[in-house]
Amino acid sequence: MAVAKNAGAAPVKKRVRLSTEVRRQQILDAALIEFTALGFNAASIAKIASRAGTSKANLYVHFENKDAIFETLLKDVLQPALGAWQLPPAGHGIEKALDAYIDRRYHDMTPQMVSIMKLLIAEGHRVPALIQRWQDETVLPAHRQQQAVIDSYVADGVLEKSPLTDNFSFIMVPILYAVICKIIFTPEVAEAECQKTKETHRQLIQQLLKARAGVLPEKLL
Amino acid sequence: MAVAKNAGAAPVKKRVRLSTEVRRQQILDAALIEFTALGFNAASIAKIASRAGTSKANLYVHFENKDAIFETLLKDVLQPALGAWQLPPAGHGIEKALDAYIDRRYHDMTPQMVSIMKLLIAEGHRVPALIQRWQDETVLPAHRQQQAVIDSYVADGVLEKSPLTDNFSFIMVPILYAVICKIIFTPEVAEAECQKTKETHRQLIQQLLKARAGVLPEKLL
Amino acid sequence: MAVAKNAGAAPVKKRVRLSTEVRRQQILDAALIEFTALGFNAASIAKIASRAGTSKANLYVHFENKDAIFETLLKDVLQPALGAWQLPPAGHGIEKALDAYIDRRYHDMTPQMVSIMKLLIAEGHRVPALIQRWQDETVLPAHRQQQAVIDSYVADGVLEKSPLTDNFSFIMVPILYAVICKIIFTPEVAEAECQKTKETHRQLIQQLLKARAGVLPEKLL
Amino acid sequence: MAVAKNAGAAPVKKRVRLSTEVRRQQILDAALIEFTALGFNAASIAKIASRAGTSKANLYVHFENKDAIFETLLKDVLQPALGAWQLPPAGHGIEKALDAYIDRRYHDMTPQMVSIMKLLIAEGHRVPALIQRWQDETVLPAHRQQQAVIDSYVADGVLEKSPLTDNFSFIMVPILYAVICKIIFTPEVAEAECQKTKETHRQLIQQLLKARAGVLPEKLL
DNA sequence: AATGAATGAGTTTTCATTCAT
DNA sequence: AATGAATGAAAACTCATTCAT
Repeated sequence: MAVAKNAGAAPVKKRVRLSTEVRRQQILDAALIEFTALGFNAASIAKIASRAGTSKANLYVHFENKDAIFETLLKDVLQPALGAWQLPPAGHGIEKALDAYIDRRYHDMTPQMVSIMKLLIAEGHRVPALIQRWQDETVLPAHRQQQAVIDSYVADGVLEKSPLTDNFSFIMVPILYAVICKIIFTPEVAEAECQKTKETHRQLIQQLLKARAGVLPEKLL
Repeated sequence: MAVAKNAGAAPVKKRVRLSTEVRRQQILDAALIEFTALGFNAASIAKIASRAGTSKANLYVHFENKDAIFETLLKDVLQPALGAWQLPPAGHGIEKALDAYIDRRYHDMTPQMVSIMKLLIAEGHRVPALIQRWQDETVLPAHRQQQAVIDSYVADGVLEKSPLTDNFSFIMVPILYAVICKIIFTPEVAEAECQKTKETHRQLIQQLLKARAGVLPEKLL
Repeated sequence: MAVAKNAGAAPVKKRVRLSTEVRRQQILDAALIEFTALGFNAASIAKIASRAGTSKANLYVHFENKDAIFETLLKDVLQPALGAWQLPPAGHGIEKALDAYIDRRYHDMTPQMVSIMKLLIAEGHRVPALIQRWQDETVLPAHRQQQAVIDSYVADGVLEKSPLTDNFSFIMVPILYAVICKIIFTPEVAEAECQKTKETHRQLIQQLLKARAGVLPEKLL
Repeated sequence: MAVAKNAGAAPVKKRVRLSTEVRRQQILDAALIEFTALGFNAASIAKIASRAGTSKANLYVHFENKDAIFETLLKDVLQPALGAWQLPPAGHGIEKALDAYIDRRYHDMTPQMVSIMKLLIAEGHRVPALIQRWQDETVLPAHRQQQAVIDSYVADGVLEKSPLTDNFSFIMVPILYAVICKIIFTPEVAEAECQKTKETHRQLIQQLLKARAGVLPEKLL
């Protein structure tokens, strides 16, 4: 009657003890997947824990509660998100430089990035303080910094002044449209819409951003 | 603490009996508010019922289940949403016409419309069939129809061919950006961003859409 | 009305932590009582939980759902039920052996056994697979095994061939009648009916089962 | 916009007004089907109403509540059930008479009768008064009356005294077994068990009931 | 740090029953 | 008599969180 305790070879869950940082990161990785796939409410602590290879109770050793996991996660992810809005250096022919820039931006639009955007839109309201800080300390400064560069080019006569140079962050707008398409439309339509948008985006930028000297300095894009 | 048992005047909950259509609409109205404010999961049947001034059980008299309410709601709201993407007739001076068009579009961006967009993005995945139908029977046809009009103008030499006339639905893109700003940013920043976007949008359209005769026919916008 | 907030002595519900096996068994015990008393539908999870001295939610830690509890319960109870249909060894005088056998059978007809029979009849349809396995792997084999023994006795000339030796499981039939009486009739009538049935049963068996040698081998009953 | 009220040909539910008795019987017929198929709890008022071709609310015009329907139903059905226990007249050759009797009894074991037995066992406890009356005024009197007839035959020397003539209702016992088999076993096994039981039953009765004169009076079976 | 067991507070859903017409 | 609309009460079930070890 007595059941042999794990007789023979059985998959006994070993109690693994990891350093705080490692475990935290595992939890956050798991949480990112679950949250982006299902949203905050539908993502369950149980699923996150099992994906992280630990127990529900252990999540509470490392985080105050579900909201804290979400917040930490979004905080982490919103930091490098800045990069997505920054202009990296580019080549020398202006047309090529712009094309390369556009390519890079649309290439960065990975499924993961799309998921995070969705999460931000759908659940951002849960972490208003975080959003505000992100907005005030990341998004707006990045806009300003970029705008300052553009302004200096215009002042230096490198670029012609135009509505677009006056509000340079506007240049990102079509990319957001593409992201939203990926979120709401079927994959085929989304893909088609993205291609069309990218092409129009490219052509319009080429038309709107005219460098006086015909060449943009490396720093621009 | 002791509640008088209906002493004197009787505030007894009278049972209100309404026609199916009226009650259904009340429920849908309540549901729209709750769903847009909280999302599908966080919105509760109890809250929707009380907002609709009826009982939980009565919701189930009028709808199969929570999903059915959501679906009905989105279906209803996605029908006239077509209008938001259609170009209504406009005046005669091209600059004025375009300005009026832009004004109208940004004016239509009511809080309710913003909420619905959020719902669509955040919860659209719940009703894939609905989304597909909306996409195939509303969004894409509207795009096509609009594009056909523009194409005819270009063919007739009324408008100059340009990247924007080649992909005319691109003209809506900044509006989506403004909507997303309203969803994720703080009201002040969102408002500022909208103003900037609108102005840039206006100027760029003015610049990009050049009518040969300097006048757009009434039918265009 | 005002409840003293745990004044003086503290009857705070201590959280009792038991091993899975113990708790599972407690739940099954409670469930058996509730199910047999009320039937599947009328038995409530809340009642079972409180009878088991735990919370509703904890039932769901140990069982998938209500059906799983029911199925586990019936599975457990249908295993030893085999015994009820098997013939245990007996003494040497044939009359005495048969009397002892009858006594034992009617003595085994405990209220609990009656409840389980009722459950089986009333709710067996919920677990068709289980019933089928019980029938195929327990009831029919037991019949066959018993029949084989009887057949060998007949072949060996120990017992005279008769309709009863041809279909020996028929011998249990009056016991089932007694059980059903206990389920549907009032206790007094049921008891009287059982007595009458038992006596008739005894006499008829004595009359029908005649051993050639006047003695049944120990193994028969 | 105004929806034409049942434009063209539509299946408008006509409000049918029937005499109380007719409607009552329709409800009872529907209820019998639902109750026997599902049991008391699982049978729903809504289903009964729709099967009866009327509305839920109308059931409450004709019956106090669900229990009343059940009780009325069982009362009706328990009346003629008496017949099942009565011995109808038979032919003259004793073997043939007994065979005919057995045939009739097993033939009467219709699916409907089986369902009602199940209902009686599973839900009889809901109507103890009814069961008691049925037991005291139908079952027991029928037993007694039958027994009296048998006793007179024994006294008259028509039948030999035996355990079976002493407790003649015992003769029905195997039939109950067959019914229970039909309830709990799979159809094939149930059928096989019934056949075996019937045959053994027949042979044993033939063996046990010996008429002195070799002929049973018409009144016996 | 880790976890299996436990639970309170909630959720959606069902259903017998009642009300207003 | 009949019924569509309405509802209170309860059901099963879920889940973030906590306790005991």
